[in-house]
Amino acid sequence: MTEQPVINTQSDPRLLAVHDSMLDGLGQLADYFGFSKVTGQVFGALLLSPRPLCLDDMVELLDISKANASMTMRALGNLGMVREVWVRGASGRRKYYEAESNFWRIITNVLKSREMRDVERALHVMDDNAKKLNHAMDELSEEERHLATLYLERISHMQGLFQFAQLMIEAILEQVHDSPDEMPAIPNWD
Amino acid sequence: MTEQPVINTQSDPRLLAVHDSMLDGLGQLADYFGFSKVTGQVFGALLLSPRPLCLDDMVELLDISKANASMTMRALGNLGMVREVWVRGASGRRKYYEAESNFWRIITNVLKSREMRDVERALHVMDDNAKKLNHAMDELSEEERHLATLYLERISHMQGLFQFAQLMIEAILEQVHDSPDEMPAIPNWD
DNA sequence: CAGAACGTTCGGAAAGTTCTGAACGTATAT
DNA sequence: ATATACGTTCAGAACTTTCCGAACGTTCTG
Repeated sequence: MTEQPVINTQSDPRLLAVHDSMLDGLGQLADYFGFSKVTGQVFGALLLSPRPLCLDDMVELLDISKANASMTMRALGNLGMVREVWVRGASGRRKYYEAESNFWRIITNVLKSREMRDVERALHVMDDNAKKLNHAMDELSEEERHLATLYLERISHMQGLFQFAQLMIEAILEQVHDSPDEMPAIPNWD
Repeated sequence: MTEQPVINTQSDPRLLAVHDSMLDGLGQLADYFGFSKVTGQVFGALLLSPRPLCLDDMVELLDISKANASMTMRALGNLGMVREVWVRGASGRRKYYEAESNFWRIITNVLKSREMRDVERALHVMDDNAKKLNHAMDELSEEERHLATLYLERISHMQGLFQFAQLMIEAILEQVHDSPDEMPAIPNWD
């Protein structure tokens, strides 16, 4: 079967330049957010493609191995950043993907699955340690009791920070949740 | 000169456990945020220390090389997460550090110097590319014009996302700025 | 049923990051 | 002045992450 053109070395160099610039930017961004660079590039390729892409498309487009493409797609899938789509006429079991176009859903997924969990874990650790300190307090020497008190102070200080972070994340999630299809409103904190 | 005790193998094992657990948690957190693990550990050590620490203290406390300690301190200094303090009686040019205890200032620094800049750079790239596309539009073939139009659509869609991120960061900064010494209020987005 | 078409997994290669020990420079103390 | 104490820099060691090619298993096609 014949395939629609995506973009290739025959395309207008200006289009190509924009295409590559976007993929590069998304690559750096992904890197910055703790994903691999190709993760961002693949997402970009899907985003700028007029049709769904299969693994071999990405191999050709980004000059990566099929193994890499496969692993990356799974990662993106788990993040809810791409979806598998069915393409009519596409033979057999070839999988085609497109970028999840609802960015707000992506934000929700990522914030929920990553940032939220980490903040919660941190809070749990601090809570745990504070409990342990309070428990041990009576049995400590004078000097150690001073140290323990200092720890409690600093830990509780830090807990404030993380509770704040938690509130921020929750607020953003709520905000995004309320306007799932368009640009959320400007926040007003008062 | 004699030094105040910080914490060591002679200390109560429960104190030691809490100390190490906190450092471990901060290490992971730092890692997650794109800093090295020791960056977080060093900050933790300062945070839980009853007195300012010098490089050699950290070498002993964290079992790292002095070179590593030196580099890490500079990094933390640039982030505004530690400050150099003068210690009376401390010989000559030995440098002592303590953790910046105003976490809200730290947030401000990090958000401003990192997240903000990246979001702005991303927006700039997209803006740039959109301009290029509009410029080239007339001279493209029919088919390429379709592609360019698709690009413009998707890019503008993505710009919405980043503008949102920018607004969030600004809102958080403002929020923190208004309450520099305590827990900021719970946000209300309506 | 044989062969091609695909996606996935795995061991190890390549690239990138973090850490160290040694050399160095400069300030302090004797 | 000389020696010591201290922080910094640098080349490469150690470790981590990312990536690839090859082998494999499964589904389709003829």
